[in-house]
Amino acid sequence: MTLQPASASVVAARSADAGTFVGISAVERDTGLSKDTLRVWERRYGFPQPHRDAAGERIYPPVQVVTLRLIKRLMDRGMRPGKVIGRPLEELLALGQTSPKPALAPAALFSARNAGAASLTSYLDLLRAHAVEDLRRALSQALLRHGVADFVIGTVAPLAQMIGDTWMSGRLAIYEEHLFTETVQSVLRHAIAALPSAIHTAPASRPHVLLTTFPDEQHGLGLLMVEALLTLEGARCVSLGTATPLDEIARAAQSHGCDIVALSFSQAYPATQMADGLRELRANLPASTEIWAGGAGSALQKKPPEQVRIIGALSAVHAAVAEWRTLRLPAA
Amino acid sequence: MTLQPASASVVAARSADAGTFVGISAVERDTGLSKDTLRVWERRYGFPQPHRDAAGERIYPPVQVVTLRLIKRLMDRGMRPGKVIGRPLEELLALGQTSPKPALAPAALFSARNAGAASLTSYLDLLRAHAVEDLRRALSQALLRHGVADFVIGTVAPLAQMIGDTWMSGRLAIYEEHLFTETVQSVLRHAIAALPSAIHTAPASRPHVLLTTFPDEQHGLGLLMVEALLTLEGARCVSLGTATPLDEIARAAQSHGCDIVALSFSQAYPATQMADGLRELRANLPASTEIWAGGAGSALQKKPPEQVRIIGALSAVHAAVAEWRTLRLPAA
DNA sequence: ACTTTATTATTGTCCTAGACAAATTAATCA
DNA sequence: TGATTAATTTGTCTAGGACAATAATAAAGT
Repeated sequence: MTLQPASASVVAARSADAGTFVGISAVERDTGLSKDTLRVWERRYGFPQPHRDAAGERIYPPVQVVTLRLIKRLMDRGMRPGKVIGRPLEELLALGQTSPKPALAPAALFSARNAGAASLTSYLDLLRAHAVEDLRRALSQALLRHGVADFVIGTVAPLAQMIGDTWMSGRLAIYEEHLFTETVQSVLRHAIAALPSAIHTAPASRPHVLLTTFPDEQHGLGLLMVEALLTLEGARCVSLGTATPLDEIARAAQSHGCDIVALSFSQAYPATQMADGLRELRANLPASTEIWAGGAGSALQKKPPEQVRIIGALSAVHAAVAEWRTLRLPAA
Repeated sequence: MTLQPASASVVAARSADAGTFVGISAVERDTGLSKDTLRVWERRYGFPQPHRDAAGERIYPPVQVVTLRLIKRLMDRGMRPGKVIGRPLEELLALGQTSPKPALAPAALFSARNAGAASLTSYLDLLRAHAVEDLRRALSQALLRHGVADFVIGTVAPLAQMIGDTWMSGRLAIYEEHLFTETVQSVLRHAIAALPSAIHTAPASRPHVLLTTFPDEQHGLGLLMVEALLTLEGARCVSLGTATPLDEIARAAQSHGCDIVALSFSQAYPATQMADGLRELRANLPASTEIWAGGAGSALQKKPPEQVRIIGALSAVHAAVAEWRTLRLPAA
């Protein structure tokens, strides 16, 4: 695909470095919207409206790509395409400011354990200043000060939410988000490793938990948070990382003799895939193996699938483990 | 998409649990082959040959999906579709055994520092036995015994290669590969964190290195290995993790004032995307910022793009850093 | 007033089959 | 032997129609 400089007749697109038009394939990769969707939107809503190269193939101006990215993010939050496509960029940015749905994991839930919203923004400031080392140090200190549970529930989780919001409103670069994820991941992994190995924990280091995400789900931060909390509770965790095929999750759970399969879903995860996947997984697992699903996934709010436990918030992990032990473990 | 039980007239497909036909979307996800490619292969080579559901949509028997996965892996190694599509499954497995191209990073390169091929298989055995804790312990011990550099170059790298080969030949489950990745990642991150913070290292903690991968490249292990080696050399590393958009890589490098942008490519990464991406990145970075590219990516073997340094093997990192310092740092 | 159920609107995915550009291999020439 | 050119292979793109799945709205029942 040959890139073509902007012709003189081109409308706007001069905000960024014009001249760099991108093909449909690159747009799919950068926005997460499938080629089919991009074409059908163009047909139905008149946006995006790419130019054509010499071969008649679509080439998108950077502005449109940015707008599409934003729209995608808005849709992950529950907006409908018909309502947002076509609006000017400023309006979309404004929509991003206000959380459309009344905050899936209400901030109030955290406030008790939260080290204070003010300090959250101070982490954000460090990130914006690209003071990675300082950020890492600040997070490590918070971890030591509040302990693993409060650190995860009161700092990391709301911080992740805030980062997402800030990105939405265009006040944070993608690479800064990456930087944040890497740093937090590093701190969390360190914390998990430092926790007393569950093997030596009574009683019998149960439950055994398998952690992973569904295919197409690349967000591993939620998984790491849960792993930290579970390990803290004395559970023995085995993580497969992100994006494990469904049948493989079942196989892994079986051969490890796991008591629980814990799954994490990000906001963006499509409701259908989640429901279908959970059903299929449930069918391939013995009844003695529980399935726990959690995360920011909007689909979790709705109808909880059969025989699957929805962990509504990170703070519910403690109770869930306690309950499992009473029910499943013979009184010691 | 409604799943439909296999009709009585269905040919084979009874090897696995028949009755579980998958839609084209799921096949794309599980094999990494685009819907377009799947359809055109069917048209041209007569394989795959999915059945149709009531709505006339393609539904693939599990055997065909497995075969497709295998074919994809073979193609990542340089095989051409026309040569492999249509061959029976056994033949494909046999092809997987022999490394088609003379081993991109020849084993001989490692032998000097390698702790012995025999011990490598012992790690593999631990993995197969699902003794995750033991595996982690064994790896940590190897790290302590040989030091970071020899551990990474002599153990982790060839082990990753071996895991890939074993997976290819069908003797390793996908989830076992995930398990391996997670475990190694944990050990490596721990090692990096334990290294003396580069900030206090002479001279001036240079070079400053930004690490990441291109979009669509999810393999982060190579990145972690390089980060370990670089940190060991006293460089200051900032990692963005995997899959960063090109323009964001450039922005990040600028605002961090990086001396080097280090990129990692896995075998599967398409040569075109790599070449184009490197060119584009080069154009968006000041000449004073070097680009280093490395990994198992087959495209790296060929024509090195302009003004991009190819790191042919992990063992070359040391020399590369030394050379950079002589050239770029004013004699102290 | 508030679920529950039917209807309508919206939206994403899938289809066909042809065209063509990019990458690779083969062939030709210096 | 090494560089150019030609032939082949292969993946991506296009078109618009069809339709299934989802969400929103209206209607009917507690």
